[in-house]
Amino acid sequence: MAEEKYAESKLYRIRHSAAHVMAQAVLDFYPETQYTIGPPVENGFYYDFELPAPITAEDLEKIEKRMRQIISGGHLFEKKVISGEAARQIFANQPYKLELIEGLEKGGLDEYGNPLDVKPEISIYQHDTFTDLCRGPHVESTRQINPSAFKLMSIAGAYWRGDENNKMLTRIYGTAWEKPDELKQYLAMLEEAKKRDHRKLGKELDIFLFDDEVGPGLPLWMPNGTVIADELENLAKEMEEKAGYQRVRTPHLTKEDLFIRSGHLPYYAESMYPPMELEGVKYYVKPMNCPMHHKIFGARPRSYRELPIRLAEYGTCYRYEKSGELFGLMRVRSMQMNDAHIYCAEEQFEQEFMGVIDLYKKYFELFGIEKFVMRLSLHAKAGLGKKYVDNERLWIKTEDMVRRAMLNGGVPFVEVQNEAAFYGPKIDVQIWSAIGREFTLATNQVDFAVPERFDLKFVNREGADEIPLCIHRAPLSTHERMIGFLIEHYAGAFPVWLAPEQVRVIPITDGQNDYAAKIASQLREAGVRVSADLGAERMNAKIRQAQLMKVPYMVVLGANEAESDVVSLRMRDGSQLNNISLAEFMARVKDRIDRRASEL
RNA sequence: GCCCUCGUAGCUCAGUUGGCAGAGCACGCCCUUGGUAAGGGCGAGGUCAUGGGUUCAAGUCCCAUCGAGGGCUCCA
Repeated sequence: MAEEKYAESKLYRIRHSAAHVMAQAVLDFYPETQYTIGPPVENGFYYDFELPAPITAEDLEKIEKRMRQIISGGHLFEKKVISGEAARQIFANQPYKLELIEGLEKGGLDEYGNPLDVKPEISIYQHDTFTDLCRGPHVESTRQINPSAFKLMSIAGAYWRGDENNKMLTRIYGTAWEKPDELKQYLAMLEEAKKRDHRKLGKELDIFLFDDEVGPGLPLWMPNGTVIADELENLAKEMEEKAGYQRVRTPHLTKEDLFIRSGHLPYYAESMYPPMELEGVKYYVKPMNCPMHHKIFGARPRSYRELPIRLAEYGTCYRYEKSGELFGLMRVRSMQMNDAHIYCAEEQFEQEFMGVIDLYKKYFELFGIEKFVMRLSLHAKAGLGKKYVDNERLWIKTEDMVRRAMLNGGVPFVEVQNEAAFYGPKIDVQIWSAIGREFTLATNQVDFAVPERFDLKFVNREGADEIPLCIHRAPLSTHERMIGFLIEHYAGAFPVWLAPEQVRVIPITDGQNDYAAKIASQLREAGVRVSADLGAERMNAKIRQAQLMKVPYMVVLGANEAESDVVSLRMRDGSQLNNISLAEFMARVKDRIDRRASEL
């Protein structure tokens, strides 16, 4: 919807036109270049080229400069609708364009190779010396691109048509705006985003660590990060207990047989660490917990009376993500999942599925997460038997069930093809990292492959065997991705209940060290995470340190406080509350913790 | 995995055309006893990611490996 609007906007035309101007500039410098596609995207545009030689960041400046020259020429963008034959002649030495023309002519494929509903006309856009196969739209003249409101941002590799079996092209990203101020604002926003990047804050706040000798994608949790993970785990246990879950524990390793039965080895093998072999038996570290939970469900005959059965575990899983896919805490190779599997009868499905959605909503409200999209991830016919379990009837049936449940529950969602799990459709909750990369945070999945593979069943009211449905869910994602996200969401300033250090006691002179130690130990007794800064620094420096570590409460103690047995409070936001009793302060802290409140 | 870029002290970064490895912060010791975001002095800290190569001489140039970053592909 919003996309349609963008495609009709002036900004879209400016960016699209800037892409053409950039392509012209690149061709001016490197005439042998083969050019492919160059669409507008969020915040800008890109163009993919096959260049005769790699280019560098300095080349971008050169290209930018040339672009400004072209812009100042005031060249008009002229559209012509032409025949396929004419197009082939114009682009005779541009193989990628020829492939695009063929797609347009034959199947009616768009520039990404996806089928189009209607066979499109073939059009070209021309300005100055540059002609591109293009459906538009563009601005009328190059002069409508503000030469001070665009910037070439980066060089990247990109596969032709997004297929890793194809050739790697060189992509140049640019950003373009109507006015120079908007560009300035956008660049400033990027700088701000970098400051809240969880990789930077994670280091500064001593939350986690990657060590070369441990390995890529294998985070070490520092004491501060462990506090956060533990608090999330407490939250999950509390909420899941209320929602009727039972906790289980399962090993990290399993024999090959289990993953053959589960279908992971046929469908998921490339994301699994290779097996270790002992006494002729292969063992795998688990990429998911489900097969073991299925075993627990299947451990004895089940009656409809005990359904739904909800088995929960913060399970540790290992997935071999390709090296280039790793991304701080957001994409790692070892992870602890807020996992659970719900086994239910078909008529219980909607209630159970929506129960999970309710859980999400509660969590998101608690964290104040507002920018997210629920995505119904569907299978793709072409992937059946390869990426997806080969049973189209059940795919369509379960996709309908999920769609209906969401519609009945009045929960907004979007539908996307070819994003399902191999065993069924799912609702993914999509979020964005500080630098704008999209991730699936939480997920709620249907599994219809379970019954076939694990022979799971329960005895129904009529005394007959019936196959349960299984819901896989992880509302709190994995510790890694959740904490990575929360670091950015809070910009490191965690609410009191999550803050690794909740209170720092700061004596004004070392004459108050004893009093400070006493106050700290009383707070600690009361279950508050507190430290006392008894070092030789001046109070100002100590406050600065505490501020930088984003400690929610600083208790500042001078001679006055010690004498009248009170405390003075400085909060992370800079506000103060002086000369209150320790009891009053403690009540405040305990209240924030107990309510998991966001305010200080 | 692929394309491009980058690896200098715990952290952030300087380091000229190849010519004796530097700063600030953090750390240790000393002085300072200061009322809400950095008081001062001294000191310690480096196989310049790792391994090869070119050169009289390599942090600097070349190759490989490992790791990180921006993308692509893939995903919680």
